[in-house]
Amino acid sequence: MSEPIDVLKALSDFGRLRILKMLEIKSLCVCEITELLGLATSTVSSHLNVLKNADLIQDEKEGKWINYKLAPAPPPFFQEIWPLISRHLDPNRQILEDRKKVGSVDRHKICAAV
Amino acid sequence: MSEPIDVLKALSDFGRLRILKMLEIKSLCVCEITELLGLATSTVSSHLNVLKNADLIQDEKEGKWINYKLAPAPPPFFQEIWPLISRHLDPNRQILEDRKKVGSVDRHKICAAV
DNA sequence: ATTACATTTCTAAAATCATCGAAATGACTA
DNA sequence: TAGTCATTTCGATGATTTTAGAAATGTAAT
Repeated sequence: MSEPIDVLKALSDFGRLRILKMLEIKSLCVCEITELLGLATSTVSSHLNVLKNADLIQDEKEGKWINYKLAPAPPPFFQEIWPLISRHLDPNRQILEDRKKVGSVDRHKICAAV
Repeated sequence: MSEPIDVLKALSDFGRLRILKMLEIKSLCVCEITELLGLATSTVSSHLNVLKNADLIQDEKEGKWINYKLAPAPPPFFQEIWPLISRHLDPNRQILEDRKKVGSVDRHKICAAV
């Protein structure tokens, strides 16, 4: 079970905060998150692994894709602090931009787009 | 002014969390914190600098010593999340041990003790 | 003023972390 | 069964961070 310090470490990277904020809006597959974040797929996979090990997110298979979503029952510590953190992230320019894009992202268009 | 991510980064090291929890009890000089943490003086000084740059603590000269204490007016983001974090740290073994020791620490005995 | 001592700064090492590309894995589909 | 494609794992690199010792700084007391 994750200690507060583990959760705080998971939250100490802005890319991971962006992921959590995206997942607040809707579940996303790895290639969608990759596209939105502008990082390599393997990097995103690594970040997702950190968040998953801290019990903050969950994965769920859907055909060819693996959808990630916020954990329905994250550690109590996270449950308490996340709403506050989330609210303070809202005005951030990057977060606002992410939010705008995440609504219209379509995995069929961006994945395997060569 | 410090962004949420800066505060979260400052809070992502357990030694720094220990320092903040100690300062909740009382102001301490660097050599006292050094003794309690069991790290090199220069390392502690570096951690204190991180906390100070995030506007979480303040220093105050007192004769030969420099006392550190929690900032009276830290960033609003920190003001909101710290009470929750603090409470979740309370049961931690190391934090409990620190608390026990911090009450009886005496700078005249531990500093320059050769 | 010289000494003593708390603290910071400097320098360097070791460790951790973010990142990427390539290879491996796993699942659907034709 | 082959092939396609999403994802993860592997291996490597550069950046950042934690750490410590030595030198520098600043202050107080003798």
